[in-house]
Amino acid sequence: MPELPEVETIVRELNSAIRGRRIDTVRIFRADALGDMKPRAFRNKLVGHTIQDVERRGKYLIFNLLPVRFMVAHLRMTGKFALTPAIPKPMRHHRVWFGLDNGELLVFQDARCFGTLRIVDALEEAGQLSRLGVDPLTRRFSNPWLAEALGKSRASLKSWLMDQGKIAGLGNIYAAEILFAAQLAPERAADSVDAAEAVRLHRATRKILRKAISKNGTTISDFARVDSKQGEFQNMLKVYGRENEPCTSCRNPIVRIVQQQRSTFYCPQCQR
DNA sequence: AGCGGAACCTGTCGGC
DNA sequence: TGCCGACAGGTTCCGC
Repeated sequence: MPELPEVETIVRELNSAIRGRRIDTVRIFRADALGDMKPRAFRNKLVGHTIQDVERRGKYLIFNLLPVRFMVAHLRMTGKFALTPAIPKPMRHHRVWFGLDNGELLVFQDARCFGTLRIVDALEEAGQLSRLGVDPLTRRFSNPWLAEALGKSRASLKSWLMDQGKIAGLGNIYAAEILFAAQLAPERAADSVDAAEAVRLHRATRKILRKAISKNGTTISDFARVDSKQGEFQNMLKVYGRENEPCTSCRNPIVRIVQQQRSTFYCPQCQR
């Protein structure tokens, strides 16, 4: 489901809603997300801990707990966190209930069961995090860094942008929208991008992500915010999901191709 | 290095 | 209406 702007939206909403809440109960309805950890161990590691705050790294959510401990969550395609008043029975896709000390329930739900919840005592134990590249909203994501990093890879621009080990947080929707904004073709090799084009890509990345966050992300089929309101960025998509529709800039039809088994949408006229 | 393919599991939608 | 294949915003294997 979510890419960086959606995860950022969820993190912000969680912070305003559950910061300082203590986890009193944990109920597990389906344990797929827990990996090797047994449900009982998972529960015992959380109960009695207070949620200090929630942060984002790439597309991962990190719940910082006290006494010190971390729950590292990845929503994959369909994972969601929702906050509700206490309810008697789990809904269809509810996987884990976290009962909070104010009587509310933090619900982890996930139709496809791809999402993951890992508990570690130190973040270094969460190997996935150490493999993440630069977060595009931090100062490390600079023009010179981008130009140099692109020059070291012959991957297509689309794959390069989606490689979490390079830039952390972009997925299929935003990679497409960023390339359209930068007027670069998705099949272009990363190391074919010149200095001026790298500047365009850098600007476009920042611009699209900031805009999407300000719109609370993109709701297409199943992204839901914590409060179940929808994002608004889907109304601003220029190429994603718009095969055969006229390009907003040149009116020629948007084309869909497949790269790395994923759909890529772009305008062959505007993107070179 | 980087790509294609498959796998994880479920739901939805379009075509026949 | 029913069945079947394609597709879905992600990640991580494996093999070439």
